[in-house]
Amino acid sequence: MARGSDQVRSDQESPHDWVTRAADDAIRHAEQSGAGDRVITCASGASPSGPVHLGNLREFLTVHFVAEEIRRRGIPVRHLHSWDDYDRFRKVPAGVDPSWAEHIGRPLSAVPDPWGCHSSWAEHFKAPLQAALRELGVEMEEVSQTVEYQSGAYRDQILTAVQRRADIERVMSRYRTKAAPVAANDEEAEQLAETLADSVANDDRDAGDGDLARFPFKPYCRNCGRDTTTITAYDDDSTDLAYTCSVCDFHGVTNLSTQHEGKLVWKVDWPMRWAVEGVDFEPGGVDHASPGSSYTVGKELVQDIYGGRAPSFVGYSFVGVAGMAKMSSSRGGVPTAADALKILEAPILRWLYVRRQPKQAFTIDFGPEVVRLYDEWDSLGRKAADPARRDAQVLAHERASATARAGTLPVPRVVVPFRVLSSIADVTAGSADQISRLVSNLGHPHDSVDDLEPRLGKAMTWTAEFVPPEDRTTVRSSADTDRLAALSEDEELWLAQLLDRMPDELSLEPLTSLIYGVPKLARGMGIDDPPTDQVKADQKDFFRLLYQLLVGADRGPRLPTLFMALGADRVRSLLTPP
RNA sequence: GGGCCCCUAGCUCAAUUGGCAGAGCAGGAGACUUUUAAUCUCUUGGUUGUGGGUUCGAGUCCCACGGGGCCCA
Repeated sequence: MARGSDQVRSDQESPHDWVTRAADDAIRHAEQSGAGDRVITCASGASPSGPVHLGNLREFLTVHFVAEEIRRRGIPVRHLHSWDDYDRFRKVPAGVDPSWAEHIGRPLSAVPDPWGCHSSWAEHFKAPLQAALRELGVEMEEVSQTVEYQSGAYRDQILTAVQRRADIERVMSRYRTKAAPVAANDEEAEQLAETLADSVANDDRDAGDGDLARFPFKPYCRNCGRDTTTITAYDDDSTDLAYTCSVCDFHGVTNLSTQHEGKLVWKVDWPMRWAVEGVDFEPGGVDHASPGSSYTVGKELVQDIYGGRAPSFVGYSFVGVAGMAKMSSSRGGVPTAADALKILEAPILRWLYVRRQPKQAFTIDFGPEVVRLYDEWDSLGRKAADPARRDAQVLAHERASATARAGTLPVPRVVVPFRVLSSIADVTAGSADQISRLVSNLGHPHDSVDDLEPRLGKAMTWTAEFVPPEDRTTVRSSADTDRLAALSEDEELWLAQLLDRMPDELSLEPLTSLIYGVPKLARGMGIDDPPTDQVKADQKDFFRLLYQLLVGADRGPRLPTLFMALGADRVRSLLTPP
C-alpha cells in the first residue's frame, strides 16, 4: 500500500469512497484484460421470481454507482443487466392460486401472470422495478436470459461446458467435500431439508446416473416445458442429448448444436456470461462470496473453461426493513423500491445505498426515523452547497442527487422540513392546497403546490400509511357534548371570549396572540399585556381544554397551527356549547 | 464444519485505502409577550465488548475470547 506523496496530496483534494475504489478496480480489470479501447462492462443480474425487494435493489444500485463514477471520468462504460427469467419457477408463494404448482419447473418467462396484467410471471415482477429504476435515474442495458438462451447466443459456450464437463466437475467437487450439516433435532432437520430443497444448490443435484451425473446443462422438456428432466444419454460427436421427463413422462432428444432448449446450471452459467459479456465488475450478495459458492467456483471455471477472468467483485450485505409491521401482513410481502419511493425522494433512497459500504448491512426504516432521515439529508444538502466543505459525505450527496444522463433528480424547489409537512398533513383532511397555504403561513413562502413536490406527496402518503394511529392526531368528528355541558365558569368564559373574537378568516399572527390572550382577557387584562404567573397557569388549563375538545387528547400540535388547519367553521362547531 | 457483518454517549447510529471520537434524540441551562408536539442559543454525557499485538499514531489493521446477527455447506 505504499504510495507516492503526490498521490497522497490528490487524495486529500478529492474525497474518495467505496465507489471510487470499486471503479478503480473495474478499470484496472479492463486494462489487465487487455482491452484498452473496449467499453467497460459493469453487470448486474436478478431473478424476477417475486417482488424485487429493497435488498435486491442493492444489486442494481451498486452497479449503477460504479458505472456512473466511471462515466464521469470520461471512460466508456455500460451497465448491463441480465434478467434471469429463464430460471425455473421454484414454488408457489402464499397468496397465489395453488394451481400454479403446475408451472413449477418451467422458466419464469413461461409461467403465466396470476394477476393477468402482464405477459408472464417474470414480466409481472420486472415491470414495477423498471418503473422504480427510471424514477431513481438508473439506466441500463437489459438482457433477457430467456431471449439469449433461446436464440442460441450461448451455443458455443454450452458445447464447451458440456465437452469439458469432467473438468467442471473436478472443480465443483473440490468445493463439495465438506461435511454435511448435522441437525440437532427433528425440527432442525426438517428446516434444513427445506432449506436445501429450496436453495440454488438444487442446481447441483444429479441430472442422471454415472457419467451423466452433475451434467452442466439442463434441458427444459419439449413436451411440458418443465426442467424436471433426467439426462439418459449424451453423444459427444453428434451432441444429441436424450432425456426423460419425470412429470409428463416424455422421452426426447435435443441437439445442443442446433436446438436451444435448456440452460447451463447456475454455477456454470454465471462464469460463462462473464466471459461472453466481458464483465469487468459485478457485485453479489455476500452469500455468493462464501467459499464453495457461485463466485468462488465461477472464478475458477471462467478461467479453466472459458479462458476469461472473473470480474472485480464486491459482496453486499442485506438491507433490513423496519417500522412497517402494520403493512407487511396486509401487503403479503416485503417492501419494494416502489414502496420506498412512495415516502422517500429518489435521491434519498439512492443516498441510503451509496453512503454505506456495500458489505455493511443497513436498515430502511419506514417509521419515525423517516423524519430524521429527511432532516439529515437536508442538513447534508446545506453542507454540500459550500464547495469548501467537499468531503466524502458530500461526495455521497452528489452521487445520490444526480446522474450523468438524467441530470439532477427531482427535488422540491422549496424545501420544507418533512416533519412540518407531515404534521400538517396529519391534521388537515389531506388537501394539498390547504397544506400549501398553511406551509406558507408557517414561514415557508412558495408560489404553488408544485414547489413543494415531490416531497409533499410523500409526506402525505407517509402520514396516512406509516404513522401509527396512536401517534396521529385525530380531530373529533363532532363536538364533545358531555365535556361542553360540564364546563366550569372559567372555561365557559374562555371559550366565549375566544369564539367572540375569532374572525372567519384566520391568520397566524393575530390568532396566536388571541389564543394566548384569552386567559388574560378573562382576568381583565389587555390581550397584549405580559402574562402573570396566574395567567400562565390559566393558559395551561385553557390549552388542555382546547385539545380535549378538538382532538380528544391532552396535548397536540401547536394550537394556532391546528386552528388554521381546521378552519374557523370547524373550530367553532367543536367549541360551541349546546 | 466454514465464511461474513456488528458491538462506539442513557437510546438510535456516524466516523469511506490508520490521523484531534462525532451527530440526532433524551437529559440540563437559557432566549423569544409564546409555557403546546414551534424556533433558536449554550451544555452534561465515552477506558470505542474483553485481552493481547503491529504502528510515531488504532474505533479503524492482526491474533484470541465473549455476545448479537446473517449466510454457505
